[in-house]
Amino acid sequence: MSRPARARDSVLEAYERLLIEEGPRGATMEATAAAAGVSKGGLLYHFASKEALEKGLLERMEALAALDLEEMSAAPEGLIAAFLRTSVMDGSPIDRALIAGSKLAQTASPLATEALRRVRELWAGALRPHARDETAVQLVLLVCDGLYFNNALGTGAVPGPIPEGAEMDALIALVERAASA
Amino acid sequence: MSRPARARDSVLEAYERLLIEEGPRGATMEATAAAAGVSKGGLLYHFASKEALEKGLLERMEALAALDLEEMSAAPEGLIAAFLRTSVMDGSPIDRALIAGSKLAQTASPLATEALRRVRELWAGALRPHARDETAVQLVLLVCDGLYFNNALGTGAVPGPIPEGAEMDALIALVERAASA
DNA sequence: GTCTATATACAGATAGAC
DNA sequence: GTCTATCTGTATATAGAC
Repeated sequence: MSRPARARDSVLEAYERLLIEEGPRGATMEATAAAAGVSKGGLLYHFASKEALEKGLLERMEALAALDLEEMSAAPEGLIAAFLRTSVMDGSPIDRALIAGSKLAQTASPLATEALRRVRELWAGALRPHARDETAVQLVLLVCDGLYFNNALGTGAVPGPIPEGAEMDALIALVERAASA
Repeated sequence: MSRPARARDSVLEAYERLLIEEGPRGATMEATAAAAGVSKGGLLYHFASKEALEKGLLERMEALAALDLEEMSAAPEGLIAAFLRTSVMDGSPIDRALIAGSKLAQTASPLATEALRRVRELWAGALRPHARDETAVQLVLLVCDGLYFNNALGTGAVPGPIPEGAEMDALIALVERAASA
């Protein structure tokens, strides 16, 4: 990850937004360039191919995931609760990056699949000391995955069955009772 | 769902397989026709457009989901266990249909999103009498979603973190302790 | 009902001017 | 570093023969 120019960032942001809102199919290089306010040629100066563009997005996603984990580790509510709560899309950079990465993974992009797997392993390692056993770690991760999955589906369509407010608090309490060390 | 010709079914099966193995991007009409052993024109006789093809797949998915729910309701292990166990891809028709439908949903296809939501509501209704409260219903569904999500990602890539054998039994036991009525 | 041939559109990528 | 213009491949869809 080199120190990027300003345009590079706005291209990545536009690509991410298109992936989330229009899906992989709508997130073409031309549409991305237009959304970022540059020309197709301008985009291709920063990302020489579609694969390079994907790679840029995924690298950013992994960097944000590492940063986010640091923040969560400091949460007073505890790590398991922090994980579940931040699995619901609140528009934070890491949430958006993960949803975009998931969309990408559905195009059978091996790069995206591997990047997501690395993030998952980062999470599993962080959760392990807070969970009572390996099954409990998997339970927390699977519920997180489920929340992300529903977020990814819900975007742009009818409002989803994603828990909010008191519902979310109850879910966190239930998972903690079941999984907490 | 009209009574289809033989070729119609093999086209849907080929489309489903391509969605699972190659992703939405590889599941083109031409590739589908080739995989089904018909010509592009032959395919277009049965499905006049890509949208018609998607609709065919999704209708089949919803029909299979209803059938599968009937079978699960008769499972001696109980409905919650049956739900979790069959959320791991075992190559059954409904599993394959759901994974294909999820892939489709990632292309921002509103048809797919709505079909999946209907299936989820069918499930929620069936689980409700077996779960201790609404939060417990959501827990089971979210873990199922998480398992499906990982299945959908894992296909064609490195083997995923999907629980198997004893791991799966432990997960089922944990979820049942937490959610069972 | 299934085929071949073809029209239309657009994606990804290149070349080279500024 | 950003642009316009253009090439090439391929996806969806149509027309019409068999």
